[in-house]
Amino acid sequence: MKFSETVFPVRNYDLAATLSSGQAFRWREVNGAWEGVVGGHWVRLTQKNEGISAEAAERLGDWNWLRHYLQIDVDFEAVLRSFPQDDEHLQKAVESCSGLRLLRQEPWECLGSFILSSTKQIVQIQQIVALVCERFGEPLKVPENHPQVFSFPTAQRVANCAENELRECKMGFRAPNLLKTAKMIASGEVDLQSLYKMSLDEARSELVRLPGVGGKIADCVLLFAYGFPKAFPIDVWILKALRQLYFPKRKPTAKRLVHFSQTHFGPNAGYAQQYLFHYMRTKT
DNA sequence: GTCCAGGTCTTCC
DNA sequence: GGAAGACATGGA
Repeated sequence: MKFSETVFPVRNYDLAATLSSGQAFRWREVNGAWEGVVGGHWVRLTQKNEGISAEAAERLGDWNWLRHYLQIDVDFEAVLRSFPQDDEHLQKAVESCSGLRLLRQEPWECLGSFILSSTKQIVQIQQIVALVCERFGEPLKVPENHPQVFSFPTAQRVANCAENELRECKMGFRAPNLLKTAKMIASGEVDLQSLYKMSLDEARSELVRLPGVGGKIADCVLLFAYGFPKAFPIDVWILKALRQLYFPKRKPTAKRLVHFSQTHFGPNAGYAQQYLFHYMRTKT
């Protein structure tokens, strides 16, 4: 048999919301299942009563890489309990989508994707990332009669591209940023592995050295790839949420909002951020 | 046609 | 320090 599958018995996990909530950009819904790429493997995930089922196109004995990516073993109830219980806005956001989770992505792919995200809608980011993978990624094993799927190209591969090749992937003015960043990663000028053992502030200051990476994109990578639970990306949606819900009268400065995000939401502020983001985008 | 999108960087006051 | 403008592209 050249096909493997497993089931992660997990409760309170909303696969669709999690995979389509703008953390990762390579998941596609196909006939009720979700197809994507994790750790160089093509994967198909399906929400079942007993949990999440996973299929791969290769023979695999170990699923820990996917278990880690999906954060199956996180104490999710503890995360929800850590939220400020008297915050009715946040509680409402949680109720509206209580199985929304955070993924744990590979840093370079997350970083590269979010460099491409600035002032783009999520659907367009997905299109750009898909083009980048098709043109510069490596072909992966897929099921028979399944369309070809490619890996997200390494920093080395992107660093070897010409800027106009990248622009052909519709990324516009983001092309030089992705290219320069890829070169800094490939040359070792910035070592993404080293960020795992840094503090949140140290890791952020390292990321913002990269062209096209400011505070918001750095926080996305710190939250979605490195798992810093207090990283709190403030984008246009979160800005709107914080202003409307928490500061309806005053017009707080950006600095004030950052301080609020770090003090009000507790040790898992990043999760709270994802709930508010999803809530603002999906409510009528 | 106009507005805006999971921003960042530069310029100018 | 904070407020504008530029930057490509395409969906709403």
